[in-house]
Amino acid sequence: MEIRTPRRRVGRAEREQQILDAALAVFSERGFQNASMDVVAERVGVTKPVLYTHFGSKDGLLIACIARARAELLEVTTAAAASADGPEEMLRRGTQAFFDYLERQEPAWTLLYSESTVAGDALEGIRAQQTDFIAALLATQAPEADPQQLEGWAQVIVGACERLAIWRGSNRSVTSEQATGYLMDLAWTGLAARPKRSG
Amino acid sequence: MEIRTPRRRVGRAEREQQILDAALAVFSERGFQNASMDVVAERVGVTKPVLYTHFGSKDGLLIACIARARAELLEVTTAAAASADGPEEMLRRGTQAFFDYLERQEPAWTLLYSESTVAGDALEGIRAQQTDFIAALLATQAPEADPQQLEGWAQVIVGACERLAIWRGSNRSVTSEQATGYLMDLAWTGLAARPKRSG
DNA sequence: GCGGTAAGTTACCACGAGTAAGTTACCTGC
DNA sequence: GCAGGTAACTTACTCGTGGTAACTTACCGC
Repeated sequence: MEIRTPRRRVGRAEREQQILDAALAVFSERGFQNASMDVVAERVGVTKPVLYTHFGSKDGLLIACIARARAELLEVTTAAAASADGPEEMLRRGTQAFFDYLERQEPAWTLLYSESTVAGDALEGIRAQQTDFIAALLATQAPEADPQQLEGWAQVIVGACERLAIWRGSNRSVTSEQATGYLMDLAWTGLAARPKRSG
Repeated sequence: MEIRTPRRRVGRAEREQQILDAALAVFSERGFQNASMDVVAERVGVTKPVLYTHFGSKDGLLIACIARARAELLEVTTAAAASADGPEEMLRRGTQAFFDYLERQEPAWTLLYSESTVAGDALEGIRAQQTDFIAALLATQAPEADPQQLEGWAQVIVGACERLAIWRGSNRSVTSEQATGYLMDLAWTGLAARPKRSG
């Protein structure tokens, strides 16, 4: 007594959007590694090979999800920066737009940035170690700052160092002294202290 | 005519170090995902279940690899900072020690930081987008800076923003305005501009 | 030599990524 | 309104790899 709904066929573009929506949801909920293609397919209401004809591989599907958001992010931040007239205000508004965009687009971005791989989780422990240490160090320079502010600054420094380290990995001409210098230029000196030509 | 080397048995602690060494090498070479437990086992000269009796799971093995390096990193950076007397010099020497340590410990850390997951690779594209944009923005504030310096600063800002975004994900009381403020405090104002109580 | 135990092996299962080959809904021309 | 072509879709598989149960053997103390 099986009632089989007559298979509904759907155009290529429409199906792709359905799949991307489902993939984003499933990947966010369970993490990319723990999510199976069958589950994504089931949520769309099709079978697995459909996903492969559209996106080639599981990796391809994730990349497509990210690509869809990438253009948006750039647009949002550049638009915000363009609405200001000086560099300080451009940096501030661009940064603000970045955080606001991520907030609106949850949980898509929490998936991407928290990157729940094992290495990522383990690294998180190292980061905590480093931020604690740096926050304590900063407290001696800015005793009036409240704890959240100190931790925020420490996060800035740890994130900056990590990124500089990766950058150096693919850019061997940058010495460790230079990397340290770039960090100090911003964190310690600040860009405002730079003489501006057209000021 | 099979000459079978009589199986050599080895103490637990010694075997663990052998496995960690092999795992670190294999994971670095092929990436964690693409490395199979069988390959690690083969390099040690044992079979797979041995790895499981020692480390429980593939994830556990990676975590153990990272844990071994983590203590070292903290020790190295704290020692460097302790050798200085003022906050500026502490921050500088600690940062420098961090970069130097990563350099010495290649390729263990390139594995961890470059994290060759698909999402990581895709995110790299977004980061490039953002650093290009920010470097161009900074060029208006510091026209005398050379391109590498501009890119270094942009890397600092992108890394800082990314980390702040993740931090906010697990710390919902931090508003996007506050996060923006912390970034601006360091990148623009600089810590040096802060009045220091015990100056 | 003679057990006992820890170190190690063989042989397997489960599950998920990816695919080959077959099926069916929809469209187009007559 | 009916052939028949094609793109959408499914069934039914393979293969690789993480993980495990059950068995075997080297080494140590006596």
